[in-house]
Amino acid sequence: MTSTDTAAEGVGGKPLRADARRNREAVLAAAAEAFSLHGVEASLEEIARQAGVGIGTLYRHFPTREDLVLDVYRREVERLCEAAQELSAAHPPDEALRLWMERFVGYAAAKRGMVGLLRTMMNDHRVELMRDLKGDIHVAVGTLLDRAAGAGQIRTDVTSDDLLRGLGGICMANDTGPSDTALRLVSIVFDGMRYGAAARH
Amino acid sequence: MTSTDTAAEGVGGKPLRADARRNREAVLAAAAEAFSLHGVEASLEEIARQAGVGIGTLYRHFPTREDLVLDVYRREVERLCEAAQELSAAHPPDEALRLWMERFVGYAAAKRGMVGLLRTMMNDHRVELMRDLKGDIHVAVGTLLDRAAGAGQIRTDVTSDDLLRGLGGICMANDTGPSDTALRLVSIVFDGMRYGAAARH
DNA sequence: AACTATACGGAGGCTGCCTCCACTTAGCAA
DNA sequence: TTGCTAAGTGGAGGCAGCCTCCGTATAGTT
Repeated sequence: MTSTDTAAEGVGGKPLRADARRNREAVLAAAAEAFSLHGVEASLEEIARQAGVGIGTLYRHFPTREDLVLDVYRREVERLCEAAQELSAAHPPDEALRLWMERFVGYAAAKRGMVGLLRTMMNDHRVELMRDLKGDIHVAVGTLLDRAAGAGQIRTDVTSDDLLRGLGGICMANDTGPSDTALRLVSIVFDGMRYGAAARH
Repeated sequence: MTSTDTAAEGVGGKPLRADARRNREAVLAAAAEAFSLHGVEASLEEIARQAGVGIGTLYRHFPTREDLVLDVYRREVERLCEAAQELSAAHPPDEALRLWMERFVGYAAAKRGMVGLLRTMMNDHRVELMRDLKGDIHVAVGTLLDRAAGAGQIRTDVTSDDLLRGLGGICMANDTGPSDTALRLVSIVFDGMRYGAAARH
């Protein structure tokens, strides 16, 4: 009941009417562009205007701004999860982890607003609405961490939550700044995890 | 000329009229409370109301929201800078650095909005307006880093900008979340810096 | 007491958020 | 095809916040 308006696409619930699906797609496209241009605070009325629908329609499909942001970036997050698997298959554990961290940061740097999403994912009070997405990325990160920890390459007390918060923080701090700093911060965090594996104090 | 309206207190420019100073103080007090309660996005009109002044007066003293935020937190940042000196005098370099990092994070956690300030300080386009503040904290952090690097306790290629971005990121990621994660992240970053000192790859 | 630079404050114009409901239409059944 | 109706639309309207402008008030001076 909580997710009737949000989750109905072609998947679980009742299939959307043709025009509804068209409008939803148009809004998502307009939102993706607006968020890239102006960040997640872009005007919803402007998005509706760009999409050629009424503001009411936008709200029908996405009751809150967060719902909209979430759907816009869902695909992008899924792609990050896939990347984790691919890297894990193609590289030794520690390298896979590091590469993924760098990709995450680089990716988020290109997409203003990703950051806000992450924050939402970490802290939010409305967790039910996005447990899938949250779960997916935690599984992906957890796998990377487990493999590296299992190989004795990083310390064992780092959770996927830690890492995501850390990466999220790096991205936030550099959202509009120079991106080489982000890479150096990644390197520091990564070394910090390695340090714990070799010698604890 | 750029800072006439902002910086005029009792310091450089022409002294404020008595009523003006009173009002400015009232606005600052109301803003400090509002920012703590509702974050930096608190309503300016509400702040003016709480301060017992008109909205016009608020805008006369603080032409933009950022000006207000900046003045509210200036003292707090200055206190952090002082802490850096005290810690540096009372502890060995690496310990001083770590303690300061932890204090920074804990402090920011208590003050929602500090984070927004930091972001501003790092990225802003209006740098002139706050060069002093920015300079102060960079000097403080730089000193901590230099001493620890000079003692061979951390890697030498970390700049004060890196560290501030890193800490800012940690704070942002944890602005509303559990605070023990922030401490663990600090520990990771700190170890990352130490790792660089011991063995570079 | 008179004067004036300085400061006050809030009305008003604007934009964005969100709700509500009278109208339209896709999809179906006869 | 034709109707029917559940599903969907869209924008007016109420509200709140942002910021500007300018007529009014007063601190400090002469």
